Amino acid sequence: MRPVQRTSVSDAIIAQITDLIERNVLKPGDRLPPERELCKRFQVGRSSLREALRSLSMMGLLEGRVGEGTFVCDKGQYVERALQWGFLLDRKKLQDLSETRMMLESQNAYLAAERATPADLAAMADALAGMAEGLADAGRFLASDLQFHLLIARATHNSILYSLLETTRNYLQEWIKESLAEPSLAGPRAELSLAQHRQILAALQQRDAEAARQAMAAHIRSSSGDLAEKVRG
Amino acid sequence: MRPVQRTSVSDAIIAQITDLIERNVLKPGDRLPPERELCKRFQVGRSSLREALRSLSMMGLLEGRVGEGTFVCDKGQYVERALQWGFLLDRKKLQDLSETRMMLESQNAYLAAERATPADLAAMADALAGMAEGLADAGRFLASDLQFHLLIARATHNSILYSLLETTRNYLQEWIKESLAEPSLAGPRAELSLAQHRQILAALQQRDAEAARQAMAAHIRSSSGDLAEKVRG
DNA sequence: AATAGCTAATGGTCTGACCATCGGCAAATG
DNA sequence: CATTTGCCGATGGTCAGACCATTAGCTATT
Repeated sequence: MRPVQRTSVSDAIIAQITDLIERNVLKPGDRLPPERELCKRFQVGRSSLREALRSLSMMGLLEGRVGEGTFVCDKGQYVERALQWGFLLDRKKLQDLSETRMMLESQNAYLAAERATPADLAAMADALAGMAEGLADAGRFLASDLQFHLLIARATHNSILYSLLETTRNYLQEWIKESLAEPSLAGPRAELSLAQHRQILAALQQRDAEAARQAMAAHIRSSSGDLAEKVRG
Repeated sequence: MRPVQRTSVSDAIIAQITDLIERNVLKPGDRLPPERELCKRFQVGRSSLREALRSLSMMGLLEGRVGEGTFVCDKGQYVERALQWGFLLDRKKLQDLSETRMMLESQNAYLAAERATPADLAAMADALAGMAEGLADAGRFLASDLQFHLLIARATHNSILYSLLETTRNYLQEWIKESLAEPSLAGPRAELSLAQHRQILAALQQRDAEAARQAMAAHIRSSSGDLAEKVRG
């Protein structure tokens, strides 16, 4: 004797639709039949069908638009979302998070030095110019700063690494903002930060991966110093 | 003017419940109030509530048992469910994930060399012994292999890095398993892998962080070589 | 030709009902 | 007294029908 297979209706629907997407019968951008018709085809109630569709949307496979229909997502962001959920559960440790960010940023710089396209580098230069113009405007400075780092991650052309850094930064952003808000240090720190960013970009432009990594690591270390103090305080 | 915030009822419920779990108000194993009472508390219909609960179950955060109630899962089961979507990875994503894993593993080895306790190292030695004993048993060999890598991640004493590597490995495990199943290469590859693991452990024991990183990087490179071939084929 | 208004289709939500299953309790049984 | 049996309420799972908000596309007015 063995435990009998207990299958739920929603799970069966999820399995079928997932299978269709996997076999490319349903291609990204395709529109599914209306819910009420799917109910007839699957021979199920609308509740069960909707629970299945909702779960698939949550996985990033489908997307429902009111008045239009339900569509297959073009790029499956399921892995990224899953990793983000993993993050969510033990995000309490700011120190661990900061360390993870350090690792991601420096390694991304390394990879970006090898892979950045001219367009990537140009965008970074733009962000750097934005930082320079925003020396007096903390909000704009911070925005350009963030953009610069994300552009580096984008230049790795690795969607997972980009997503991870994005998530990490999002969690740390509040503390970074507070740390930059210190009026006494704002001016000198911003200029130091700007200089470090220029150094990073220079390394990227020269395709010197190791230099890029080390420049980024030095930047994070110096800029997260008082971040660490803030945490302890 | 900017697009107005269009929030769905289910999403709001999902946000509230995930928040409760994050803040540890709802602990793993806890039982939620019955659905019909949750409807009253949230002031929503049961359809919307159930769609939210279903999505949370899909994420692995909740588990519904007929006749008993809905319970908060512990984090382990979350990863298992995420694994179910593993086969949806496309080529590019697999490549990115593999690269991310490479980065996590080597950097974890670096940190572990600095932080591993004697107990950590002893556990790794045990896992290594398990690999040696399992040279003829692919299943056991793979299990010990995985355990060794997770022990290294554990030895960083950084829960986020551990969690990330755990998730990454789980996604890749199916492919790793296939890759190891090649009968013609299984024997020599396993022995090579074992030797590389010994090298890594030696570096860790000597607290040589840079050597540990490079040994790990070399190991991943050589062991994921045919993984890459499999992806292209 | 452009715009405003109308209509049908669609996803989103709510309600009430019924079913299958589980836990616990009480009665029947030895 | 200990064990088993049968029953009952609670609960998640499913279904059917209804209403609402939004959207696209058509139509008639300007």
